[in-house]
Amino acid sequence: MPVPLYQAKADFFRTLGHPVRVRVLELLQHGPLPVRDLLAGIDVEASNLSQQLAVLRRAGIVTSTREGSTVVYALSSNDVADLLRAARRILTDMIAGQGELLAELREAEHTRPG
Amino acid sequence: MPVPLYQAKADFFRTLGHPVRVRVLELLQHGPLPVRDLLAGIDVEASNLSQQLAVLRRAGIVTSTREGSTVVYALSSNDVADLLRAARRILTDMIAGQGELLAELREAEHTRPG
DNA sequence: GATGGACTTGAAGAAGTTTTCAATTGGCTA
DNA sequence: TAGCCAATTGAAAACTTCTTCAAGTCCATC
Repeated sequence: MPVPLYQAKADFFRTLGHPVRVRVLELLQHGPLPVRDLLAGIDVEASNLSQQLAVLRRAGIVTSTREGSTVVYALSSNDVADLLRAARRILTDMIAGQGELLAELREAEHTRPG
Repeated sequence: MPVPLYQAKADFFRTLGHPVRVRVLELLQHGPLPVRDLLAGIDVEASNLSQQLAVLRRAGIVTSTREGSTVVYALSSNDVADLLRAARRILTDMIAGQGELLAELREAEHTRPG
């Protein structure tokens, strides 16, 4: 019996639910990078980054290969970029929606009932 | 100063990172539903479902409207369906990748080096 | 205005995640 | 092979989220 798909999805989303991990995936969208470069692009301690990379590796979302004395990370699936794009669209929508709500509220101040 | 986008994305993914919440979004993909119907489609206590619905509401991912004595939930953005589709693609890829890995391992048993 | 059904809330303990730091591994070069 | 740099690991403390249960609100109907 396989893990139900909604459970697998939940685990997957939970894995993405950390700012450092999202940042790593954004940086890897354009191609593989050594840890050194990830470290340069994210404001975090090396050991903390390693912990977060381990979470992504265990989930199978990224792969790592040693090249001499450095380690290079890459996305396991190119679809990760699609997912991040979809997330951006939703967040943009939601923020726009909040903007409208705010505008309505402001308007209500001028046209209050009573 | 806005919340950085990667932080907003992480919060958003964390919000999706629970099996009941994923199931709710899947059920709402085809249109709004009353709590009663969500409850019928998810194996969870009413009060637990309410807690999870509250998480989705606070995050702005769903909206609720009271209709008489029942409460109806709906997705705030239609893009949520795209996101779930992208997640399904990635998971399918990853499982297929694992299948290949497994096949390679099995093959290695027959052609072992030495 | 009392009763019942539908849903939500508050709060407390259990369970899980994150951060941090010291210790460790692997590879390169003197 | 000693020393160094890059990255990882293990473990404990701090923090967050999840589950559960009792109590609460809101509406409809009697």
